Amino acid sequence: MEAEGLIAHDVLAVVLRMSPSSPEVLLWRRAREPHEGRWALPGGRLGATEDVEVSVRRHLAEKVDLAEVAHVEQLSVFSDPHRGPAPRRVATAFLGLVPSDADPAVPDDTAWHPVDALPETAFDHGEITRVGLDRLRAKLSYTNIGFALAPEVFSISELRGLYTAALGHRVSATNLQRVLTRRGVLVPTGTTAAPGPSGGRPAALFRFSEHRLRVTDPFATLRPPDATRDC
Amino acid sequence: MEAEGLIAHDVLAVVLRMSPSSPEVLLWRRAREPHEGRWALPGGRLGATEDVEVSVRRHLAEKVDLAEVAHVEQLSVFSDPHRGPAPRRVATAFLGLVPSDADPAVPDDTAWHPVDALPETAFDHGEITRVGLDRLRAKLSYTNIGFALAPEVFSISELRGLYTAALGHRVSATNLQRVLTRRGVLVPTGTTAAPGPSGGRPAALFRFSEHRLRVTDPFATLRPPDATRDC
DNA sequence: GGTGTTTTCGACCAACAGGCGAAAACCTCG
DNA sequence: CGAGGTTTTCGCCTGTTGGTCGAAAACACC
Repeated sequence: MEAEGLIAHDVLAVVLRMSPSSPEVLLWRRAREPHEGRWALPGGRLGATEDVEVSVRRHLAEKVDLAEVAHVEQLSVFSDPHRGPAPRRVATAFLGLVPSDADPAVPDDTAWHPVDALPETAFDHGEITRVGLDRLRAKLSYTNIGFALAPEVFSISELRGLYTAALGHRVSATNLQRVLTRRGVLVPTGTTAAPGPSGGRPAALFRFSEHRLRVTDPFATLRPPDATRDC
Repeated sequence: MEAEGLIAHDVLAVVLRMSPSSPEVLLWRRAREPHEGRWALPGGRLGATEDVEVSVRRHLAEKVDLAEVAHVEQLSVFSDPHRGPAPRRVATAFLGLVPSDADPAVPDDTAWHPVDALPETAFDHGEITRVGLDRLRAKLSYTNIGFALAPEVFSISELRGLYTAALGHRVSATNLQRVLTRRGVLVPTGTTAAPGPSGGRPAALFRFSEHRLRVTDPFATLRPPDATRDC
């Protein structure tokens, strides 16, 4: 039992990346008990002088180059007393996103796994991964979070592929471009990409106007009356 | 310093209720150091055999009748090492909502305070309250969370008052009714209320179709293609 | 029955998302 | 150099939603 109610606090990160066809999560293979050999999310103990946001970045840096992680946000607390073998652990989970063009070096024990075919995971890490993907899917529709999945510059087709992989259903390129440009999150660079090997019209290249999460509020109904589009 | 990284974990609850004109939060006056005399959110230590959801309900029950709290959801983790005097504390904050017609009995040290005129609060509880109100405001526009603010049955005018108080700006009764009924969250009871003392047409009474939180998804853009309105 | 008050409902308008097909811009091959 | 194939882009149409306004409905009081 925990002395005087003191509890070990962990931080965990669901780091997602869109492979051409499906989302992948970064997992590492545990070398020690408990759950030796199972795959686990990056993370570790909360340190005495750091908050959870700082802590998760510190632990993440051991598994992946932090510069490649374009966005990190808090997900939820997992505290079921039976979420793992004793001693009891409470974890604050985060969502991290890596752009599709980044292929950061990872340690030998670490690898990307498609989220729809997860191996046996340690603790409740499979469930936590699911929560992370759900959060990403929700935010794709009402925020500019796509910036964290896409390369610096990209064509609409590439972006459509990323959205399709993340959402798990077809996405119309026409509609995607229109929605994102109307919200002002997408800006044309003026340049075009070289056509593919089988020809075709060269694709115009775009970039995200902002690389920090912003809610593109038309999702907010029941707006204030006059409303000259405040944020 | 925490032995071996073990840390005290607290749960806190931002319990909100809409007074006729403005949102109020439930606070209690601390009788002991630290921060003796300041106003604090309900909460306390996470127990050894409970998860945070169970724990926050247990602590909440000491300050207010749990049957009156219509909705509870996790907000965020607050873990700044300097969020309060030593020893270090990490807190999982929750949002709780009490319907406007409920006036639960509270202990002598506990009272409702308008959130736009908070007294001096303990720790970072003022900031946490702000986060709770922001969450409520966001969810009012794309969920049925109003059920947790309203009485069992109510008129559109009453509901408009609640939304106005929560959002801090005028809300059109016409639009409110249309949006909520179209989403299927509002259903007419068939009954009408007695007119007020100064006359007027008697108001039709409504109830929420569901008393559990549900996302009323038209907020989700980039829907699946065929989409015969799944949930 | 008239006046005042409150609620309700219909109509209009603007913004937005989704879909379709034609046109544009490129390739390769004959 | 023109024809056919490929990919992207753009314009148009449609249905839905949110916001607003004003008229009509339903009541109390005088």
